[in-house]
Amino acid sequence: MPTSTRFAVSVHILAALAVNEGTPVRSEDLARSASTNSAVIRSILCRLAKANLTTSQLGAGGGALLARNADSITLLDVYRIVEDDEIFALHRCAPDENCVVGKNIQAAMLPTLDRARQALEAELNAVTIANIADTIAEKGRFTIPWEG
Amino acid sequence: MPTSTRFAVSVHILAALAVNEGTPVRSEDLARSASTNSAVIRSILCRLAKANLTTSQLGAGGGALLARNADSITLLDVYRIVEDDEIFALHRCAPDENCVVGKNIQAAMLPTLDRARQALEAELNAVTIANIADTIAEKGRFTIPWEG
DNA sequence: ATAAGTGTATGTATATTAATTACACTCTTT
DNA sequence: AAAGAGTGTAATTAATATACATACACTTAT
Repeated sequence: MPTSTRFAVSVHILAALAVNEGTPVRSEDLARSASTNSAVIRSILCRLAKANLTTSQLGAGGGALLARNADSITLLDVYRIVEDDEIFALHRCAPDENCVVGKNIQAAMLPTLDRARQALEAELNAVTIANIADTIAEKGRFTIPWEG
Repeated sequence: MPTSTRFAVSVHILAALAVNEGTPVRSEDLARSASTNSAVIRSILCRLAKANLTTSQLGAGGGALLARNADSITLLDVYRIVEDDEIFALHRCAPDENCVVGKNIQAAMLPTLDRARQALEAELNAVTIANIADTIAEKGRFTIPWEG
């Protein structure tokens, strides 16, 4: 099963807020940039706000803002906030306790699955929204406008 | 979104075949052990067989068998065979090319996502079906029958 | 006071998984 | 040779999650 696109969209949102340092960005503009619907953006912003990564200014001229420094937000923070499920799913129903394999398979796998998850998380933890925003700015710097 | 249970069930199947060294195991018995349906087991066995991890003996007394040494099969092999999707999903629709963020966000994220995936895969690659089968046997050895 | 924009709810389409049933084909056993 | 066992595969169904879309009340700036 695929993982949701929420993680990618969330990083997109936060990077956009970092790039627009200080000025509020409307959910509609974020939606256009991420090729999705403003309700989807607002739903994600809701989660990010509850986790104190963003705030929103209501009313005219309002929009979303970073609530923290971009270099204090790691991709792991984002991943944990918006991704609901474990990376590895186990059996839907508990295996047969009366079978040696069924009784012990999950405990036998767990240490490996944990190490794998931790290794993945360590990489996500090493990169911040500021890093992503910088990379975007750097790449943008070399875009030649008249070629697209 | 959750990943499928196919991976866990596949490891379960292969570990069971390793434990039952040499004697064919019916899909129905595997299904009971894994608390699922025999058609689900056969569907997974079909994939494993196509990848030359297992073979099947038709007819009476038949069942599934390992086609390779259990210590030559890593969890990463299994993961790649039965898990269809990438760990990280990107935007469902391509982001807006006319926006600096939209144009560069995916390229900016990719190196990190790649490193994270590789770190996860390295851990899965370090453990074999033989390791899992050994752990199961070890745990089973200390099961006290009259207490469960 | 008005318009802008968020926060939230609701309904819908789509996709994937897994459960279930069914059946033809192959092989072993007798 | 016949019968039964078991696989390989397809089709159907139910459950679940995502993302899209629309709508509306509430809050804030102008």
